[in-house]
This record gives sequence, structure tokens and C-alpha cells, in this order.
Amino acid sequence: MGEKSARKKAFILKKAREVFADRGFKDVTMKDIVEACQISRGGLYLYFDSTKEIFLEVLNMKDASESGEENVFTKAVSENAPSSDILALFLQEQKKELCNQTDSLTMATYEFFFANKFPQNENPLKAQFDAAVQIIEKLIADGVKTGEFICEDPKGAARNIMYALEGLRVMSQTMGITEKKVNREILYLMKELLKEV
Amino acid sequence: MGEKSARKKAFILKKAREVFADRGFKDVTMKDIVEACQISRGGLYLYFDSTKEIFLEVLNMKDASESGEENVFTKAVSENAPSSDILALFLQEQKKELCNQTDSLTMATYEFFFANKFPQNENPLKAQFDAAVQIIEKLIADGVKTGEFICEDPKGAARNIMYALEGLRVMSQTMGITEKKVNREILYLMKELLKEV
Amino acid sequence: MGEKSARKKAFILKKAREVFADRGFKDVTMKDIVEACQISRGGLYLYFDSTKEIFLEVLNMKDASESGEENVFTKAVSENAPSSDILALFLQEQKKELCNQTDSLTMATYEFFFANKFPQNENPLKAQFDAAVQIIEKLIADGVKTGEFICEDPKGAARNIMYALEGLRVMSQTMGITEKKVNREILYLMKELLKEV
Amino acid sequence: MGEKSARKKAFILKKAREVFADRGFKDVTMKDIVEACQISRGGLYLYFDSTKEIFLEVLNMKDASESGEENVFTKAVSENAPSSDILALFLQEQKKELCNQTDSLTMATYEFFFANKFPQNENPLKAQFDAAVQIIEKLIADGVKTGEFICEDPKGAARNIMYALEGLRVMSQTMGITEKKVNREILYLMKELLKEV
DNA sequence: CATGAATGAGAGTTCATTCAT
DNA sequence: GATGAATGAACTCTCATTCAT
Repeated sequence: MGEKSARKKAFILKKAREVFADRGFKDVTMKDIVEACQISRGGLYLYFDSTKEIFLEVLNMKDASESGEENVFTKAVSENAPSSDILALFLQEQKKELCNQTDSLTMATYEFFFANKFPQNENPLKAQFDAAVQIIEKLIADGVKTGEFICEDPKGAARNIMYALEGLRVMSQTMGITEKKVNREILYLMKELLKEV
Repeated sequence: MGEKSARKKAFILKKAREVFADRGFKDVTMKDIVEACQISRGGLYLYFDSTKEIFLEVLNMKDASESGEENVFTKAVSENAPSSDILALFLQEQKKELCNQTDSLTMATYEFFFANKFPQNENPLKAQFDAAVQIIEKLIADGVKTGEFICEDPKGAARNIMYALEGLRVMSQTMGITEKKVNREILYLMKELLKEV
Repeated sequence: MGEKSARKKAFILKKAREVFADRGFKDVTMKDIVEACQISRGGLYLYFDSTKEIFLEVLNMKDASESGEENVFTKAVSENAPSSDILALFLQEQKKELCNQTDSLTMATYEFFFANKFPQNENPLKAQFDAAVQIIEKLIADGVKTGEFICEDPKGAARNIMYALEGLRVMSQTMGITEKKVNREILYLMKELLKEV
Repeated sequence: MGEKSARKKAFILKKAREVFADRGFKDVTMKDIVEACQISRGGLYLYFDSTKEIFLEVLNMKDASESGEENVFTKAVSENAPSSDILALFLQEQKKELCNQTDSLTMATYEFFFANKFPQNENPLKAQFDAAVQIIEKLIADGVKTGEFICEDPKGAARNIMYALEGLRVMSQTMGITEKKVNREILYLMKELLKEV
């Protein structure tokens, strides 16, 4: 596949992403993607065999773009900002994603992983989750050292934060959580770590 | 609707529940339910017009059966057991439901509410969630009074518990969370409340 | 499936037979049969799942109708006509079938059994062939007893007749054998048995 | 067409032959041949417009290669071996071809001529058949002269041999005739000619 | 000559939904 | 009420064929 083909593939993935963000995973048909791309039915099959295959590549694409892009969070980390600031930034990032309904793959991702079970050790969601827990644990432990945080069980706290965020995420899709409520919970999570004795 | 009809309707809902528990919401067709019930295609339409309608009634049925049934949790509440015991029982109930993959409507419920948005004030999930938060808040507040718990923000803590449980629930469906991990998180939630100064 | 359905099934098979006789096996699609029957696409699938399934039933149907019908051949057998007459009648029947191009399943049958290999012991074609060999062998043996035929190896002669007929049959489809040539070969086969020493 | 093109065309035909031998005629698509040759889709169309065209050239190629090659049969003929030996050799050659399922175009040929009717005077199969009949007739007549064979109707006998071989050939494809059965029939054909009075 | 991306027609198949009985 | 045959829309997937490069 030449350079031109690679560009077309990227184009299809971009359009497909929009479709998935809009309609979730299960409702999306090859025909939908064909129409979003304004290409022929057979044309799509030159690049992908199924919506499943497309979705997996969309997920990878997303990861790539996120890690490539310099966001405030990674910048703060590289600049050795205070742990509490970095954690606050991380939670802000999460909030943005949570509240952005139109452009998010959240629903599609859940639908996809409901329908397609992966063994734990190859499950991309789990890998992402575990990585995030480790980062947060490190932040909390650092913060404890500098006296910013008080926490006896940084790993437990990190997990709790991630579970709660996951809960917020799914609830934002199923019950339409408002930004105010997300703020409130994020505040709660921070407060717990800052709690004076 | 005569008594006979009501019985048939209940029968359909029971069978449909099994189908939804088995396959989620989106994959279930009217045909699937017809086959599970071993009735005629037209026959099903006498009672229900769509899988959506059936699922909503299955959800109501579920609520009814749960509130009707005397479980250890409601029993403990009525017997004025210590708040910490009641909360522990509540969390145990949640754990059971979380770990029971085969018989649970969790996945179907998520799929359903992804696809069918309800305004917040009529959203059955939200109503359930809010009710649970209130109960937990009350328990924590009581526990604080009796000195069982230490907590400055019972409402916040209650919400955090529910968000974390929601996170566990969705993750158990998408990443296959083990019982051990559920236990660990539940323990964490309890410990936070019991934390000595 | 009630009586009415049985009638419709028979109707579909009858129409399908015409299609197969007209176009062979491989070129026939479910759509072709749908159109020949003037029913809906889905309607056909209520009765049959594939052209293969339909064709097998068409073959069975054919056998049934043939054995049911009182033809001159079976009549002669039951009336204890001379063996040479009966054999001649049998060959006349074969000739009729050979020369009837428009209405015959010959081509479709070959195409079908090229594409669908059956184990020898379940192969319908083989069963038919073996049965025919036995009948002819018996006729020849009887004819030898009555002095009508001269033949040292009735089984071998019977097989030779059937192989030659099979050759004629396939050649009539691929090279367009004329009736005259079929006659000539049939005459040859008879002459061999009548050959004076 | 330059020499290079001629070589490429021959290469395509060689590969196509393998494909036809493997899968018959009807199931073979232009795509299959493209893939077998590992050339581009458009590239194939530079040389051939359809599988039909390709198959016809494969058939011609086959004839060419066979007549070119010095086989035991043609050798025996040129050496004036006894007619009975030559006929026996011819039948052995036929047997080899009959029993060789993997490498043979038999099925493809039948499928092709079922689907593509040629007027008798241009039908390649018929030409081949008639040529073979003539050769066998000559052999038998010669054998009769030398006293090797007894036969009143050499032409009829030659035709019968060819029809029976055709019958064996098609049956080997549709019912899986064993080598033993082919041997038995060939023996029968020879015996008929050697029959003592 | 040669490539291979692109198109679009067409086959298979499944179901929601209707309706005569 | 209840049945299940029937319809037709929608989706998946495959290829023959073309054409810009």
C-alpha cells in the first residue's frame, strides 16, 4: 500500500471516528462508513474487513494522537510541577473528556468491549487503566513525600480515583451527568488527599 | 387485559429477561424473544411493539421483584443493626451482583441506556442511583453519630462509593474484573470511613 | 408446516425444477428461483436455505414421480414380456430422456455432483446406477436362459450398457448428439447381445 | 506480440490450468487467476477478457502439449506393434487420465461445455472424439485382419469403446469410481474384441 | 506494458412488521 | 386472542471491469 493509500486509510479512519463518536459501535454499519467517506461499497473493503477492525484501528489512532500531542498534563510532568498541580491537571483533562459528549468515543468503546471480550492480558482498556493507576499512585506518593498529600494507601487511592472516574464516565453516557456534578466529584477526590488530620 | 393475558405477559417478560441477560440489549431481536417464548411472531406483537418496550418492562419487573423480596440488607435496616454492618451488607450485595455475570442485566442495561436517552428527571437509572446515594448518606451520617465512622462529608462519601461501584460494574463487563479486585476496592471504601485520626 | 405450506413447497420445487432444467445448477441463484416463483426474497428462505438444498429435493421429487408413474417399461416387466422386449423398452426410455434437452435435469445433476461430493455409500447417483445395472443384468440373464440373448458375462454387459448410456448422456449435453446417433448406439448394444455365433 | 508477451501469456495459461484443474470452470474467477499468477488485475485483462477465453486457450495448449509429447502410445503406433497391444496401451493411457483426479481438466471441461454450447462442426470435444473413434476403428480393423480380434462392426465397436470411456470419465467425477472398476470395464472392452467363437 | 485503486452491480441472508385466517 | 406465512428493506461481501498513473 503506497503513500496515497495510507492517506486514504487515514481519511477513512477519521471519518469512521466521527461516525462512531456519533452513533456508538453496534449501530454502525459498513454502509454508514461508506457513506460518511463518500466512497464505494467495495472501496471500503479494500482497506477494512469489518467495523470491528475499523474500530480497533480508530482506538489505536486515538492513542497515538494523544501521546503525540503535547498537552498541559504531560508538559506539567516534564516541568516537575508540584504533584498536587499535576494531579489536578490530570483530573481536569479527564473532566474535559467526560463532558465532551459529541466528540467522544466513550459510548462506542463500551459497546465494543461489551461485544468483544479480550483476554485480560491483551485487553487494551485494562492496559490503559493499569497505566493510569500507576501514574496516579506515583503522583500521590510523591505528594505525600513533599507533604502536599496525606494518604496511607496511595495505590488504593489511585485505584479509587480511577474507578470513580470510570463510574462518572459511564454515568455521563447513561444518565447525562452535568459538568457541575463532575466538578463536585473531582473536588471530593482531591479533598480526600488534602484532608488535614 | 384478563388474568390469562397478564400471566402470558409475565411469562414473556421472564423469558425476555433471560435473553437480555444472555446477550445484552442491542443484539436481541423480536425473533429471539419469540423463539425463547416459543410463541408466534404475531403473538408477541399483541403484547409488545419493540425490544425497547420489553426491556423497559423487564427493568420495572426487576425492581419490583427486588423490593418485594426480603433480603439480608433490608432486614438489617429494619432491625436497626449498626450502620457499619448495614453498609458492609449493602456492599456485599453489590459485590454479588457485580460478580454474577451470567444472570445479570448489567450489560443490557448499559447498552439500552446508551441507545435510549431519557431526560434526567425521568431516567430510571438516575432515580435508582440517587435513591442509593441517599440511603448510603443516611447510613454514614448515622455511623458518624454513633462514632462508628469518621467522615466530614457524608453526601460526598456516599456519592464516591456509588461512582466507584459504577466504575467496578462497567469494568467487570469490559475488562473482566476478578472477585479479588472487587473485594479490595470494597475494603478500601470501608477503610476510608473507619480511618482513625 | 400445514397442508397449504406443503402445497407451496411443492410449487417452489416445481418452478425450481424448471429453472434448473433451463440453466443447470451452478448458475441458478436464490434470486432466480424467487423470480420464477414470483414470491418475495424472504419467502423462499421460509422453505429452503440454499440452492443445494432445493436441488436435492428436486432430485428426490423426480425419483418419486418416476417410480409413481406407470410407464411402459414397468408395465412390460409386470406383464412378463420377453426379456429382449423389456430391455428394448428400457433403452427407448433412456433415449427419450437423452434427447429431451429442454426438460432434463441432466446438466444440472452433473454440475451439482461435480461441486458436491458425496461419500460413495450415500451417493444418490451411484445408488441409481447400481440399481439399473442389477435390473439389466437380470434381464440379460433371463434372456440368455430363454435363448433370446447370447452373453457369457451378463454383469459385465450390463455395466457396459450403463457406462455407454452415461457416455451418451454427457455427450448429448456437451456435443449435442443427434437422435440418430443415440439410435445407432442403442442398436449396437442390442446387437451385441443378439449376436449369433 | 513480442516474445516477452508470449512468454507471459504462456505463464498465465500454465497457472490458469492449475486453477481450473483444482476448481473446475464455473467457480474460477478472474481474481483467482490473477492471484495464482501474482500479477495485477489490470495486467490479466491485457491478455484475456474472460475465464471463458482463458479456458479455451488452456484446452488448446493441452492438445498441443499432448500431441507434442512422445508417449508410449504414439511410439507403439509408429513402431507397428500388434493392434491389440496398441489398443491396450491406448486404454491404459485413458485409465491413467481417468484416475488422476488432481491434475485433470475433466471436470472443468464438462462444466465449460455445459455452459458454452458450440455448433457441432466447431466443437473441439467432438473433433477429439471423432478422431479417437477413427483411430480405434482402424486398430480394430487391422486387428481383425491379423486375426487378433473378432469383430463384425469395427466402427460400432470403436464408438462403443469411446462412449463407455466417456461414461467412466464422468462417473469418476460424480461418483468417485475406483481404479478397480475402471480396470474391470477396460478388461471387458478388450475381451469383447478377443471373444472366441 | 503494467499496476492496483476504485466502482457498482448483484448475490446471500436476516428480521421487523403486517394480515388473512 | 393467536398463528405463522409473507413481504420488503437493509446489510454484508465479492468481483468483473475500468482507468489514471
